[in-house]
Amino acid sequence: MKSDASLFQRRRPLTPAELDVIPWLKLLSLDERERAIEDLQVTEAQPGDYLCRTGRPVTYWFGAVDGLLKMSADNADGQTMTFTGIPPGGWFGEGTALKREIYRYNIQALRKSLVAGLHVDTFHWLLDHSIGFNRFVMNQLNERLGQFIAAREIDRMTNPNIRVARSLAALFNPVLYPGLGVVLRITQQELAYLVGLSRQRVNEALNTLAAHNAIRVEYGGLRVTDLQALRSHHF
DNA sequence: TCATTAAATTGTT
DNA sequence: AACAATTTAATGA
Repeated sequence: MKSDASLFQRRRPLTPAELDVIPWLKLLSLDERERAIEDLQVTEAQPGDYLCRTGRPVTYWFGAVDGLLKMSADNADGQTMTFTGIPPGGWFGEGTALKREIYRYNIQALRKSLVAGLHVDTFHWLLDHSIGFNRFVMNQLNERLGQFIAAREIDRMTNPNIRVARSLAALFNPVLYPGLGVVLRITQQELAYLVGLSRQRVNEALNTLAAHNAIRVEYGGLRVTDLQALRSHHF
């Protein structure tokens, strides 16, 4: 298993197309953006790779550029509890980066992913200089809080249909992940890992959701047609 | 560009 | 968990 240190050994600057996926860059002034881009690095994560683990000190603020990541924590029983998935445009670790603490959760790549990293020092520099950046981080923290509360409920749900529905709603959260459109490219296998169900059951649940016109199932992904229904509807 | 083949993903038992 | 059907991606003429 790779450490986050070795993961960032083969890193490189970002291409313009990759920079376009980073939502908070648009909120910065020219000189702030220049400094951020200069520090930004990307690296490729293979399925199963850990970007960070509980107990590790924070060196980078991470964001998904391409692929799909999973945020989870191990509870006392040794059981893994998944909080949320992180699609392209999603950033995480700001809570720990703020306090320069150690990670309280694991971030793992579900499929081959491109991960961008901003050094904590630059992260703090942006906090000290950019109002727009502060607004982004504040919004992010607020959304994350709501997500963690929701995750507790989702994990206790017995009905797989609702479980899948709520998890999808979390993935599509437009505030946390502004870079994402209405189409989510995620295989049913990946979704199964994310939600903690078998692929068969996820497949069944997705078809139920599709029957209620909340989503449309497509090859290699799905399209959300009614996000509100996913959040509230009882299937 | 099109046809053929391989790989990935879905649907079903 | 295994299988068949379907869709996409890759290859080469």
